[in-house]
Amino acid sequence: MEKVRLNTGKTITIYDIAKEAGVSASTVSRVLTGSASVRQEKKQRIQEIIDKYNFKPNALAKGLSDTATNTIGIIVADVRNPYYSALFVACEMAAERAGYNVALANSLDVKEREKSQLDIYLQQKVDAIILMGGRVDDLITDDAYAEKVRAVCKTTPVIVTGKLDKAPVRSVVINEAEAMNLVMQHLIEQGHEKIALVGGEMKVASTYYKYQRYQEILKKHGIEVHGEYVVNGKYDPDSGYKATNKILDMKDKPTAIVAINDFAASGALRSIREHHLHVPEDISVISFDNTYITDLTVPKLTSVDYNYDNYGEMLIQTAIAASKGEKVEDVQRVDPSLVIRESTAPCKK
Amino acid sequence: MEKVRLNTGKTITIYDIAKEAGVSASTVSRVLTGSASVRQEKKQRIQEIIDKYNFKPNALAKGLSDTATNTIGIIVADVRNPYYSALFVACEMAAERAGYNVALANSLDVKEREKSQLDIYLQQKVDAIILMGGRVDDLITDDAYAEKVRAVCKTTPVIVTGKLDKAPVRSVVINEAEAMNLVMQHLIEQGHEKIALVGGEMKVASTYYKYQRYQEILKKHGIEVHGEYVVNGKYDPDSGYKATNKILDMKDKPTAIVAINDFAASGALRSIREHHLHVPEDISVISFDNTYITDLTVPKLTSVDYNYDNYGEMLIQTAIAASKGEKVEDVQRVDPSLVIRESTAPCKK
DNA sequence: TATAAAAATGAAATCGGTTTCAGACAGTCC
DNA sequence: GGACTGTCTGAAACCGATTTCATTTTTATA
Repeated sequence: MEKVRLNTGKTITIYDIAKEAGVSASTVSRVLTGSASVRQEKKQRIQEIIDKYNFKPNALAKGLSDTATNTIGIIVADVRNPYYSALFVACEMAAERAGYNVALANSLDVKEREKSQLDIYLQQKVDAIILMGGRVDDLITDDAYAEKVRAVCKTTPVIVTGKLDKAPVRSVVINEAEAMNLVMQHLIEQGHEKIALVGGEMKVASTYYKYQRYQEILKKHGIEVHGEYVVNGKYDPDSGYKATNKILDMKDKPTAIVAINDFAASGALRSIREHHLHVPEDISVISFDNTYITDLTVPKLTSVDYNYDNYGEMLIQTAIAASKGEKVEDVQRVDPSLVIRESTAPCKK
Repeated sequence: MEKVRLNTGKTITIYDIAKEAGVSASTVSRVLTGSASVRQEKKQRIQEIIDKYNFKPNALAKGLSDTATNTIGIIVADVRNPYYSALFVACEMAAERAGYNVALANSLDVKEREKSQLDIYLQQKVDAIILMGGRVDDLITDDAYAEKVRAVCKTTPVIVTGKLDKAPVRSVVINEAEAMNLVMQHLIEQGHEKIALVGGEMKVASTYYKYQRYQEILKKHGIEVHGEYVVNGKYDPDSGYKATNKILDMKDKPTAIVAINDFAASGALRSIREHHLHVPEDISVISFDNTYITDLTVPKLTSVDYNYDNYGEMLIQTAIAASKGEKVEDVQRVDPSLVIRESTAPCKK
């Protein structure tokens, strides 16, 4: 005898559908998943009842028996940062196209929070986890943290943005060197040689790689690397402001400023304005991320775009492939492009 | 005889813990939930094994048997908008304090997307849904849509930001009238009488209520309402820019501009600058939302703050209470406050 | 010490799906 | 007409927890 379920609650289940259609739950399930063939006539009758009630199978029950939730967990440092929100939305769209859901959590750059979020995703049985920014760099410096991530990887694939040779995870990274190439090429073509670098911390991989390339390119063009032109800091407007203040107080001022991101660039613009200089006439400003901030500033910022749609698509596809146990490249690269707006111009001699 | 589960997969379950501790799964569950008493000695032994494996119970199974997932689903129009991201993060923090998780989805202002996301949350058995912005206004104009939301409400409580008398849901709203009070009082105190309103659509409730108050206050102060000073539009920089262009091309220019949000205000600043006027010397600019954009512009924007932490807390607490079937006020209000920065100054006579 | 009350525990049912397994039925072939 | 194949279908097991219910063990009371 088939198990009899009592229809206590009002939420309708596969058993209710089965009962009304006069078939077993198995058959309804077959119609839902399309996993096996069901007589055309029955199939249609069942489908009608499903539609009539707008029945949607309980995702918890499905996940429990499937061991696949069709959900990808994403952890970002802070979704209030437009870089992350742009990337998250791109991932959400890509996931939707692939029939997946995404979940979002902010680590706020707090390691403990990130660890506990990893545990939560494990409990929720997400199919894969994408770790954006956040404490990625600690993967090589913090053994306990790396151990944690390694443990997570045993059961759930983890994809990281930002490359780290020794990290125990797969990654999709921006080609930072190429990003800096674009910036420097644009400036040098316009005759700039005195080029300053504003904001960013060397311990952050993406910043470090940019800095490396900056030096290489200057050398390649026979331009002396002026140590004082590199002023590190954080990634917010105030950092960009202070760093630029320092630079503009120098006697031999640069003719162009490369900011680590659009936030820092906005601070640079403020500083420049307070020094009664004009952008781009007196000094060019260029930055990375191409967030909507580039559109808010006066003048509008020239910035490096990471092609978020494409980036999100790669992240999600990689995550899905990994969750299915398919072979996935350890490191994949996304190529940036330059969006020229109003903040850069030829160098006045 | 107790059911014997075979330990095929490597993910460890409550049965594995039970086996190793030499007790039944029921007892382990009691330790996990603390729902019933377990002999101290056993309790400790079980806890040690749980810790040893860092065992975390499967959230899907738990949710299936509990019928409570401790998750609140949030739908925003677009998390790339700093207003929503600020509110989302505030909700996430509030949820964390209450021992809940949050889920996030973007409707991108597409009704179909919002509907299907509601279905997904229903499938995932979230305990409550918070609907932010998006298509809230359609609740009174679009019957099919209202019907959909009403259907959702039958099984899962829905909390909405933005008040609508006829909406079939509970809401936590900003006191828009008070927000406009703060703005107008600040301007009028500084001697402004020619006050323009830039951006926003009247069909959006939050804008409509602001506009109503704007008129009331002007009348109360015996200031003539100058119809041309109200230029509606969208909520982005370009809209603010165009609207302000229109206003500054008038012969009798206003001395203050109230922008519908910080985005629109940034566009207003650009327009003013291109008209070779100065903020705040020639014209004051003030806006709503107090997002980080206020810190990026030159000069920094005076803006109305909605106290996101408090707002998020109220939303989450309301959602939790509703999910437990507790009685909840139909409409709750959040009071705003004014943050004065550099963009407003006394009116020059 | 006998007895009633309280505490601790395990077996089994349950949540809502999917999937395996075996049987029923229909059609094909010789 | 009997054996064989292939298509459909339902019962039952399973996913991994919680919880009820009945039973056993302890503790408290007389």
